[in-house]
Amino acid sequence: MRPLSNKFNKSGGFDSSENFGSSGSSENSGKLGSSGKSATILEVARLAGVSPSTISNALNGKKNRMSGETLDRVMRAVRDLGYEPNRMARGLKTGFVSIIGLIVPSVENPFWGAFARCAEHAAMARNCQVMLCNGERDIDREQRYAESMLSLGIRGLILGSSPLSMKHLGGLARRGLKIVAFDRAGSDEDGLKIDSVRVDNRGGVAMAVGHLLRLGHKRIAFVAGPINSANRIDRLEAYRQTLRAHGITPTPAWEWLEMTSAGSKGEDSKIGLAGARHLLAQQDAPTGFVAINDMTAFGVLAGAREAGLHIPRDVSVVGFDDIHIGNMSNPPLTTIRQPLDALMQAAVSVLLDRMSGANTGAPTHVSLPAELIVRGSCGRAKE
Amino acid sequence: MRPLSNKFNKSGGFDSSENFGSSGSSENSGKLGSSGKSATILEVARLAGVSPSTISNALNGKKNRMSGETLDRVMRAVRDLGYEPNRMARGLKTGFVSIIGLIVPSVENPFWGAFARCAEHAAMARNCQVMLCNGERDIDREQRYAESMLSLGIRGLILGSSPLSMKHLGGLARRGLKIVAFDRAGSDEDGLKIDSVRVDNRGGVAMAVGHLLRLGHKRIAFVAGPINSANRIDRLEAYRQTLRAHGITPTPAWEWLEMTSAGSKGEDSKIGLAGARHLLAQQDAPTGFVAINDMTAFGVLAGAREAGLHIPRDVSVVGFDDIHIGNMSNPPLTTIRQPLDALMQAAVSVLLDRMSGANTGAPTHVSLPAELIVRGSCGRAKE
DNA sequence: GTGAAAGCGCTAACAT
DNA sequence: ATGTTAGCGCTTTCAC
Repeated sequence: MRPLSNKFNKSGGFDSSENFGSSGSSENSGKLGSSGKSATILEVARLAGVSPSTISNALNGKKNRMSGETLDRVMRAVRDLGYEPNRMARGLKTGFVSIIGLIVPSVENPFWGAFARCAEHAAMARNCQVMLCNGERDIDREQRYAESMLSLGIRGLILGSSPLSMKHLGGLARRGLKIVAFDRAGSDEDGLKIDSVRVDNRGGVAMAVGHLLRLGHKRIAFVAGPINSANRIDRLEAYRQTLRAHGITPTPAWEWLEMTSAGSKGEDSKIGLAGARHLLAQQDAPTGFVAINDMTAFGVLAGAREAGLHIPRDVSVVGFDDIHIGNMSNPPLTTIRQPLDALMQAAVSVLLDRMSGANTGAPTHVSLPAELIVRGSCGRAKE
Repeated sequence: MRPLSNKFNKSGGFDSSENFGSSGSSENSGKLGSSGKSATILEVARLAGVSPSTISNALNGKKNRMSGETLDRVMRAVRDLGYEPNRMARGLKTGFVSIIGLIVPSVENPFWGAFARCAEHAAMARNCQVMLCNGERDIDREQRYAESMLSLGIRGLILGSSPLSMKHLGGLARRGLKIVAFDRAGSDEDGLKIDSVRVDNRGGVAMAVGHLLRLGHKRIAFVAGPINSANRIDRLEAYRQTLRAHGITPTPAWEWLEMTSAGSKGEDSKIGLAGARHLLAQQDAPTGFVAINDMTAFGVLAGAREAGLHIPRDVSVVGFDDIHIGNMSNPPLTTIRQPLDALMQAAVSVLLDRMSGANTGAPTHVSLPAELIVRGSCGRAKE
């Protein structure tokens, strides 16, 4: 019994019956003086002189169940009325709607904007829409959003950046919500089986540190703010490990893992700024900086400038993500690129396979390689 | 007959029955071995030993219709089962869900990220969620999204940046979708009555140009890319007008209104870069630049740097929007601030009043003043 | 104060 | 090849 599978086509997408992303429905807006409400399937059926089920069949890819002549009449009636199926009604009947949910930590960070755009592209190719929510790294919000999605008929969720534990989502998962984390999967506590898709965070950070090392930097800092996701643990550990592998002993004095201010609402660039201020105020301050992401890196850049330092002459900074404006900053940001397009395609694909029942096996874990993008924010160490 | 009004409370928000944004439902995830599906109202009713209508009443603010003892039993059953009403079913019955739609031109631009966050805040205060969509300034996409929302039971839409004509949305409006444009309202063509909420674009640009003028700049450019929204028309005209008011004749040689490349998918910062390259290559190149928004301004900054010019010594740039990273850039960006919080609060408020039927009058047009934020990207003209 | 019943618009099983 | 019917889970009269 796989109640959903019949709505999915073989390529794992939604049936085009949901007709989103399909061709030009742009001329049929509200013809026939349809002043008040939308047309229903019954009205279409009456106009076409057939039964509602025939309309339904025609619209749901079962066109072969009727004569071409009937199909024509149906399609014309649909067009004439500007009929658009009521997705609540459909969802109520079928148990799901063709929407996948997205929860990101902050829509204000352009990385998550790009994340959403890529997810939307990938989803649209499968006739599926996306509902974007702003979790703000708050477990309660995440849970409420997920709950709300489920009750809207949404059966798949991509979690942008997950807290350490996912157990607050256990109940949702048990009630049928499929989740893929854009992150290392949790510890499978509670028997929670969650798929994951992510960039190779450790590899990425190793590249970043390696780059700085090669440029002769000996004192390399890590600027992150709170370590509240598996991602961040990976990055922090990779930073320490790479240092050690090169005979350098990491020290807390080089790590900025604090909130900017009280309250959890530290904006990333502010965290970078605070981190740079703190780290650069020390004796023997670091000369190389690895930031947890590009927005934080911008903050570090600003902090260094504020201290009268020149980048990249005095200090070097490498970011993580490769958001677009990294190109435009002064200096342009050297960073670690996440292959976002490929990542989101994988995430959507894994998710849809779960939802369709095509994949019922053990959790899938995709990890794609990062890439070092050398621009202008790093230079040779002076000493 | 105002079929929606009964779901709205007097303050114009949704009834808390939709219990979103309300208090801690964070411990009730999936108790009682609820392995497969969510509980239905019928199961709750059975457990409480009452009828479904009583459950419904209890959950929809009609608590006074039953004895305190009954209410207790009901609430306990709800909690024990972790019951969450199915919003599709509710929506199907009532005709709407407590979600407002947002269509923005680009989720990758942090301004629209902030826009979404503010909208979400304002909406959540009214027990209402937000569905965010990426219109990419494509009329077809916008229309499809709006269509899709309507069929999901969404009855209110905030349109981030609207194309010149809104007539592609006429059909939707006629079918009951309430729309507020974050922009000057269209020309009311087709009798389309659309509310609007916006910053005073003309005033804002006048401040920007005025600031440059006061610093002694005589040749002031306007960098925008395509003028495809009412917003942009206003800003362009205000630029020309302010120049004229100061005895300077605007010339096309100072205006960059092109796409970066073929295709409509010019990223804003790229447009700024291309604009700066073009404008700075001229004889008697402009020394002051007004950008259509902050992202474009970053591109201008980059272009000027590329030309070996120093900011603000050689050229001055002012942006529009006041996105957060404007603070962190090098130099920090002088810009025109949009009062986003207030704007979105107004937008949500106007929209909800429309949806509830509290406002059935002529279109409301809110315009809030802009503010000049002086930072480091402008300096005195040399000559 | 509480319950029974109808029905929102759709799909899918089961006739024909 | 097409129609009939029975719900999906909820809210809402209308009875009691």
